[in-house]
Amino acid sequence: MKDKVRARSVPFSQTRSRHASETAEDYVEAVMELIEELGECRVLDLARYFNVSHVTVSRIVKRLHDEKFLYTQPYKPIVLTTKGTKLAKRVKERHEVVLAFLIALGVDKTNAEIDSEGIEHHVGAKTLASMKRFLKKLN
Amino acid sequence: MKDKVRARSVPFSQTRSRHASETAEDYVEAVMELIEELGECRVLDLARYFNVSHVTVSRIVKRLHDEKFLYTQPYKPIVLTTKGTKLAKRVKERHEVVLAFLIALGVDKTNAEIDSEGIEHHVGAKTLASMKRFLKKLN
DNA sequence: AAACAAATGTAGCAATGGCTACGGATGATG
DNA sequence: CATCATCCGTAGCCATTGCTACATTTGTTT
Repeated sequence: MKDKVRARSVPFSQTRSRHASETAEDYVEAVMELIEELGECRVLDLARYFNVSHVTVSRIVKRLHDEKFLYTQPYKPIVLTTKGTKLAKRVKERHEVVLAFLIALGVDKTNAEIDSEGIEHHVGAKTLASMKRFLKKLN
Repeated sequence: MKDKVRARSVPFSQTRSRHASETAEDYVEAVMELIEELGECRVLDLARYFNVSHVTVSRIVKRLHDEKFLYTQPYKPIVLTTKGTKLAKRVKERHEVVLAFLIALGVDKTNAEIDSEGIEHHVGAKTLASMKRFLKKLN
């Protein structure tokens, strides 16, 4: 009895940093979308978007500024850096693929939207390619 | 300019509690698996399984004990409660469906295992049903 | 029984992401 | 230009999940 059991494929060691990355992805995507829809992106726009307080947004924006995903000055609108824009585009495209995939799979729009927002962060390159192949075959 | 933008389908308000639920799901599933494979489940078994320190495990186990997912006594093995067993079975079944689904979709086993572990927590009932339908159609 | 190794617990720190309360900055309006 | 509402920053709290370092318990091995 009591053999070793091998560890999971995805080590949980980096749970915290994984969550931080997901936050970065969500925020740059939101900033891009809000700039498109409103012309600019403010702390309060993000707070409304995510249903959190402006304080939470402001702290996260500060971190993403330090990590050079976006650029902010006090009381000024938020803009994406080149790095942030690249990430946002990648995230947005992946999000659209996942959403379209779930709908093509037969999930109703409401549930597809809900689930895709959670799922998208965990879809690797290979899985994304398979989803695209699936979508292409339908046309 | 500056119309309100509607909030996301999934409010991010409950990010913390969502993460806590995912932890519960991961832990009860691991406890069940470790008991099956080793005969019992210890703090250190979970630490090895998740690649975290025993301290992290011990604190989380304490919380899950408080929430009645499992039962522990100091220096004793961990066992699942009825509530914990029910959750573990549901999680395990969902995990197996998601993994089989990704493989059926054409994702290689390695990547399917990695992605399914992240995706599973965000697969709702409707999406899970669609995945099952997809798998059934292949046979 | 003593001694030692392994398992577990406790103390205390950091990062992240929630919050309220409060105060300062900005911009619109009288 | 003064006022006021809105926006945003800071202070400071909590919970979760990482960690190291150290203490204690348990069980094995002389």
